[in-house]
Amino acid sequence: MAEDVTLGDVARASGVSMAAASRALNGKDGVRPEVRDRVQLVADGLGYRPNRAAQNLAGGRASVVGLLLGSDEIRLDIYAASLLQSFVNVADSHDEGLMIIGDSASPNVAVRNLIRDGLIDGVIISAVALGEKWVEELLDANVPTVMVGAHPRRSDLCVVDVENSSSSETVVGHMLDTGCQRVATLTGHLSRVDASLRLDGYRAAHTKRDLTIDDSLIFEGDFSRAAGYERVDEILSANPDALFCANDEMALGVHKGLMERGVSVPGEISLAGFDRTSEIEFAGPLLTSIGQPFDQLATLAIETLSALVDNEQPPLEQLVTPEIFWGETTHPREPTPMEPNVPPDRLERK
Amino acid sequence: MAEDVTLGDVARASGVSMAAASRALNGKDGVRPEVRDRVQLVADGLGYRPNRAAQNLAGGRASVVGLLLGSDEIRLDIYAASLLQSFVNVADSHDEGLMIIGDSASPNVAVRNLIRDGLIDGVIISAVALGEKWVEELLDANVPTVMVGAHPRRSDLCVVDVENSSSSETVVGHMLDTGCQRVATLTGHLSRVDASLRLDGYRAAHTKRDLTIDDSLIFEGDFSRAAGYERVDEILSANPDALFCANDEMALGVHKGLMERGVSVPGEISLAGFDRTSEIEFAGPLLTSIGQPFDQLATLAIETLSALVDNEQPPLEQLVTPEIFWGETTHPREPTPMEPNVPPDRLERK
DNA sequence: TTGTATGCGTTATCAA
DNA sequence: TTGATAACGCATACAA
Repeated sequence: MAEDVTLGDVARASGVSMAAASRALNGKDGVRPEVRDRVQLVADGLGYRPNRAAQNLAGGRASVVGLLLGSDEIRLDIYAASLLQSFVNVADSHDEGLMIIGDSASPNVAVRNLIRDGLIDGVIISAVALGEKWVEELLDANVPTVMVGAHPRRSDLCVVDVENSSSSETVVGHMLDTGCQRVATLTGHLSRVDASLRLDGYRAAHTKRDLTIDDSLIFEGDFSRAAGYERVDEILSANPDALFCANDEMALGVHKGLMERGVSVPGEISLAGFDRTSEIEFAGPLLTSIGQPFDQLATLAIETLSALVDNEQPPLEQLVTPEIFWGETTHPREPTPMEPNVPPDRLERK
Repeated sequence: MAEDVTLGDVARASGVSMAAASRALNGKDGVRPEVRDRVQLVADGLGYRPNRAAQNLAGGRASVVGLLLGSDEIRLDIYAASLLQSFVNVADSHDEGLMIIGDSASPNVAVRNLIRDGLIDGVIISAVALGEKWVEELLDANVPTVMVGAHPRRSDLCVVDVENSSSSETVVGHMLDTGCQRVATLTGHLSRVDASLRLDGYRAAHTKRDLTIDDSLIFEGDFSRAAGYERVDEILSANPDALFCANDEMALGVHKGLMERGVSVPGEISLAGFDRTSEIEFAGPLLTSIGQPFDQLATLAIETLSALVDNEQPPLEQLVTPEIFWGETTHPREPTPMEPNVPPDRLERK
């Protein structure tokens, strides 16, 4: 293992003071470009890496972000696992550490401690964790925070999210435009912002076409596969010819139920979901779905948190536009050259 | 947010020097019990928390462990996700930070940097990541390392694992003892130690009953659900009346294939898996399976790594005994009062 | 534009 | 058993 080379070594080798070297390396001004380049070169040559603990202690930052996903979501929730995976990759490429924060006895204390201990600079909280009561307390602790997915009540928090409403509107609109007369929707818990926004999109697709909304076609679910499966009969009794589910999990549950009942998709019922997580599933249907831009969300979240830590004023809300995958569970659409379909890109299994 | 109280504050309030306070709090000797107690009390009262960055800088440890799971496993591999979940919980209760290390451009460099940066004390590597070529380089870098699941060639590394062989033997033995004449097995990649140990158990169950082993009943798979599904015909052509799969994923794949062919389980074929991860699955079979003791593995791994960092000599190999869940895919067994079945404990979906 | 000096919070070394 | 004091590696106010 290479010996540790310190800032002092770099400074000496460059023939400047530590202060100058520090400024040069950190992009602060007050240093001649020529010197800056030289120091940078020497540092690279020596393989210099700043000691984060020292940086942190000296008033800098920890360069580590905390990620809060909820108690058991990593294992149970494909969305959470996918998001985490993206955070792992993005954090790495941003040279940030990523610390996963779990659901301890008193996690709000845990997080505050992490901050005070100087281990992390701030936290990124996924909306899937918002059920946890302690998250609420945490939000008052004044730690730099970025939400992935909006918080139902706190509008003062920076939030990064996918364009829930308009993308849902596009998909539902497509159903309506391809001959479906009775488009139903199975929502998430409507206490969640994303769930309610996706329902808004469903509604907007109708109103913009001067169609009245039949409330008996709206079913409130809970984002779980079981919810989809168990409510198939109830949904069928409303006699729909299309169903927009607020996530893929529910769509898969519904699909299973429909298959068991011999209902053809999309022949008798068109089906679409959200998240595009179902492709991990083995041998499932090629579900039409709105693809969560996980990498973009993670990138935005990390960069926003970074700005927050630096006392900048990042935008309160940043939405990213998802790509819609038109699968085989909805009627085909006219492909336009400007807006080609996203290729299946079915995941390889190891 | 409570003001940061430093060691100096504690020392002053206790009427001792910082040095004494430090010793007292760290359990070093050379301090009167009476003083130790007083300092401890004062520290608690003030809500003192040591600054990890400072501790680290002063030659202590980072109190953060790195976890290496491979490039895309969190999202794709239920085993990896479950393990991660346990690590999150265990790390928290051990007051250790948990940093997830991803698959960057040059991850071996990344990890070494993390160590040099003072961000982590060592790494825990899951065997699922061992496919990655760079892990090999990393292992030579002399960073404190604990493996979860053995490494095929490096016997010098501390390893924590489940009892693969004997538990497999028990399950296969049960199949043989409940009337099965031709017990087949679908293994993992036999380059992996756990896969080959589970096969050893399969063999041992036979030899201990003076049964010859029919190699045509042994199929090498790759731990993927697809492998199970796709090889159903091949397996069936060997005419087995039982199948032991080296993990639940493959077992689920096989089960799906068997259902499609109208083969009854366990009527015509008994089926068992390993890991007990299938219960997350919605509406799958109650698969007989060997339950990975995820929490115990995580606990052992973290404590072993901690010992390693402290220059102690933890045991090179630590095996934990799994609990076997006898589901509905194998023939019933005589329940003995001494060894009751593990209750189903089917997971709730949110 | 540069260098000097100080401090961040802790542990470790050494006298006392 | 204690308590000054010197590291640890870096950033920054301040002086030059």
